[in-house]
Amino acid sequence: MVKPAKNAISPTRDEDYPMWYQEVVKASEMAEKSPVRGCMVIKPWGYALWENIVATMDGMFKDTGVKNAYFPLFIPLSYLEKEAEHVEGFAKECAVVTHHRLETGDDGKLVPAGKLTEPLIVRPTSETIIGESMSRWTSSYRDLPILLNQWANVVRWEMRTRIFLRTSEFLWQEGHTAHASEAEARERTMMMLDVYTRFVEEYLAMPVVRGRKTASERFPGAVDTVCIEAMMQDKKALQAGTSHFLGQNFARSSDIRFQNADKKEEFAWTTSWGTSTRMIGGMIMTHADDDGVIMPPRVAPAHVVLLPIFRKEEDQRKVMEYTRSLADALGARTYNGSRIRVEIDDRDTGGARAWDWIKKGIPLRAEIGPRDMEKDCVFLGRRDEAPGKKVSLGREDFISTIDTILDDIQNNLFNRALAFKRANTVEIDDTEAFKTLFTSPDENSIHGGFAMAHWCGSAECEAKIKEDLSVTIRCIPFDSKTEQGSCICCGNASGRRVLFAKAY
RNA sequence: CGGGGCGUAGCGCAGCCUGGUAGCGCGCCUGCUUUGGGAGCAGGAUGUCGGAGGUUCGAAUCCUCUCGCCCCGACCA
Repeated sequence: MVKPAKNAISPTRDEDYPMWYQEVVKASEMAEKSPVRGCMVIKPWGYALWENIVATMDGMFKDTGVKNAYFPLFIPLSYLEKEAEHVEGFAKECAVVTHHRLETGDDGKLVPAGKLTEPLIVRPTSETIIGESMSRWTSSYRDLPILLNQWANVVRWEMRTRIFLRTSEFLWQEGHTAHASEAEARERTMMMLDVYTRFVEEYLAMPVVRGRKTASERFPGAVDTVCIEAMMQDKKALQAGTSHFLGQNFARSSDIRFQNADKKEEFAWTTSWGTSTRMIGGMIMTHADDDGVIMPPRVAPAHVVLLPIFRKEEDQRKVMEYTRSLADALGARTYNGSRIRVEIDDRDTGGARAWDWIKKGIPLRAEIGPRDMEKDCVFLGRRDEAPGKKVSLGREDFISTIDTILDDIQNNLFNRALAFKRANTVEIDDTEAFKTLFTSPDENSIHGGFAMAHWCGSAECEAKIKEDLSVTIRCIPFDSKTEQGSCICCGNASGRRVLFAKAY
């Protein structure tokens, strides 16, 4: 009757974490690999999640005065060349369009023809092409600030891809702003990091560390990069969003100038900031368990699935009627500002049906059978609890408290993740202990964590640690207290701890 | 781009060493019986054995070349 396998996902996290992740994604039906190298197909269940993410973040951006626009997918090669560090950062991973036509060759195969005079690159990010527009739109300080965002796809030809975490093409938003003063641009950089923090913590239920990147980890061409870093269940760090203060670097290269109130000409101060479908990978690796994905209720494609159960033919109609009426009642309720999203699954597949929804990570499963109907109850299971744990709940109670239950799940997920992050964040002063933490006892075992350790500030020490242990400085946390210590690498004086971790 | 592994049905795999009609499990389709946590029985469909060339009477199997994928590294706002 019952399969011996305890968990829906094999291998488990402990057995093989990378493989577990791939299986979780597959079993959830969120996305799959496409025939195109390094690219993914986002399936309806995954795309609905993305749409919820987009809708929420988009509203948050607009609340800060940002407006949406759209710029071309193709960028003239010469644009990328304008900013020296920027070219260097992206040149190695660009898809390049060199032709605009196909012809049939002698062997009957299609061959590119019609060579472009100037190659086009597929945007890896849009600073340069948006900068071109901004330079034309800006002549007076009265034209500033310009506060833009675009939802788009970008392409970065990565050597090694992982679904959602790093794909050659991915969906994201990129915000680009131009300001008349440095202070205002810096303020915007932090403001957008605050938006990211709020979204990721309050919606994706992922606790983050906020901080500043070191020079070597900065966005190519940026003066300052700030970020949020989350801890995955294998204790590695995942950058969940970045916000860049670009100084006047891109304004110079794109010629974004304006005349100030004193009739003097100045270069504008710009920012850019982005989050991507990578957040979905982070969400999965933060909450999913050995039974599959767990969707935080606030972003879940559906909040609850109703599973009608009927033994006899004559029960079917009654149960289905009861189920539909319950669905209507639930759908009229709201949670966190949107209607309760209800699915009814009346497939006749026995227990497999419930497991499908567990693997998809739906927050609530409500079974409705003749026995429940008699008591006017549902048999309710929560995704943040064990699959077998279910409670009988009166229909009216269920309808009136579903928002509270969903909130409870949302909070529970965040608190669990926070506890995990705290349990695996350590202050380390001893070099040997630092090495031990980041050295795997055997090939595949989960190890490491967030190490708060002193760093002298030299790029040499940073590079040496990366070389020796594959550990990088994820950020210099804003909340790390100033204290005297000695560099974990060279022993020289340091005034502050930084966050070291292995990273995705 | 380096190291390792793998390409056989939708998915997961066996068969290869030792050449001889293409297999298994899951899924899928049909029917019946079932149904409160991954249902049972019976029947059925699905393959350029990644591709090209070679050896051979005969190649999934041996040889050569090639393409692709995965994992680990390197790289990676």
